Amino acid sequence: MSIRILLADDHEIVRYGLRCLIEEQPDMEVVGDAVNGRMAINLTYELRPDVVVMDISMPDMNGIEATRRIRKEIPDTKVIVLSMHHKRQFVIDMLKAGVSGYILKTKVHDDLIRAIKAAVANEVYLSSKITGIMAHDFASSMSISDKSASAVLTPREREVLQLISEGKSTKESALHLNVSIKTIESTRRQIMQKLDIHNVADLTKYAINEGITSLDF
Amino acid sequence: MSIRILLADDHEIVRYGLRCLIEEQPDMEVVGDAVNGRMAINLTYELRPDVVVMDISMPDMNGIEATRRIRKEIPDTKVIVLSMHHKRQFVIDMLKAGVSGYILKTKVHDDLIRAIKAAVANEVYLSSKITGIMAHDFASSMSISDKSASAVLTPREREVLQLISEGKSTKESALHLNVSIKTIESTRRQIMQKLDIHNVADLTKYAINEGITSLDF
DNA sequence: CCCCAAATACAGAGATTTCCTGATACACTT
DNA sequence: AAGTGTATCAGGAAATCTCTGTATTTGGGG
Repeated sequence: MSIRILLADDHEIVRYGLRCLIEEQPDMEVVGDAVNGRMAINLTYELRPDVVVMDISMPDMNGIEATRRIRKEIPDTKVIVLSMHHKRQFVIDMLKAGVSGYILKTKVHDDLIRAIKAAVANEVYLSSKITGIMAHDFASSMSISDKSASAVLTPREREVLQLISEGKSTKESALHLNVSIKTIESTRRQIMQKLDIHNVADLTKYAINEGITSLDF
Repeated sequence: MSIRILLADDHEIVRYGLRCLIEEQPDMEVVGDAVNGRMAINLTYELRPDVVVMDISMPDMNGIEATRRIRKEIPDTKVIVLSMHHKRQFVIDMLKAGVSGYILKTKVHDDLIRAIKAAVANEVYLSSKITGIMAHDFASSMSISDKSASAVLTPREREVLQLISEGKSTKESALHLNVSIKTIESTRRQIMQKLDIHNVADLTKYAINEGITSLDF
């Protein structure tokens, strides 16, 4: 039986490339495409793939949050992360979220198939570049300073923070999440209180530093 | 004779996807790969492709600068831009640099082949999403170059943008510059209009990209 | 099993900001 | 002298933010 794979990336061309790459393998098949984290979660529920190949930076809901939920709610499905960042905090967040692999976009060809095979075998695969970067961190201590958003903010708060830092207004965010404006307001208020930040500009910088949003707009 | 194409993108998986897509066409062939703008220029000199498919954001030298130089120095080679941005100013900059096509990464499949064919026929192809965004600019009887020239911020506007992107409120900014709140309001509106940005989050990202503020807070 | 703390969702009301149309003064160009 | 762009400010309506509370749910400890 072949390995069933779901792709999640907002760039169609990346999904296309991944699909080409994977379908060269006789024992693997792509069963679905998602363009953001929310869609990835829904399709994972629906299709129950063996592996999700997930981009980190996506609009609406990013890959970190989506990975967290998938690993929690559908633990049979493994997640492999596709990223262009090799920042330490990113990798740590993803490992905490329970990913089975971390691959850099600049070096997919060599790593993807191996990572998928490792994932279904319950192993963790990291790009060689990543392991080098992480090495001394593991040596020093396994628990890293937990003042990152993943530690302080709740999942819902991170979700709202991403929307805010992507330029969504309160109203747009409320519509997007199907809750009232008042709810978004109090969630944002909660975020600001927790972080001791009291304006959107600094909130955006925080989100960028935490990898919750990107510098693109 | 087949159309000879050079790919320029720092993500291997994107190049792979583009290559798959293009090689489905009988009359097109990929003659080379570049991982940044500088390499794209060198390979264009060496290989003399008919078309370069160029990503905008690449390390070392970005796609905008590389496009400018290729169009100037090797005008026989057409350039098609691959971007995830759909901001007006971005598109205008690229059109001024002489691109033959502007395609969004979220929608490559439908557009790429058509754009390549348009390029070799000396036509310009824009993603439908792009044309929609550009439409009202053309309708408002303002020429592109006029808008583009006015997009440069005045010193005062940059000063106000800095304050905003540093988290100052309208009132604080007014106090800081010893002017009325109304003045800050209209200056900010002027900034937002020029940049086609309509929220503080994206304004902050712009300011960071422009070096007007830092990521610290 | 119950209770508590945290997370999530929502409301009212006043303060603040945004959004729109104008308007004035000044410098610089043509 | 006329035109253009910059910088300044006003008024008023609409939207948002801020603050104070409250209800419901959920996930552990005791």
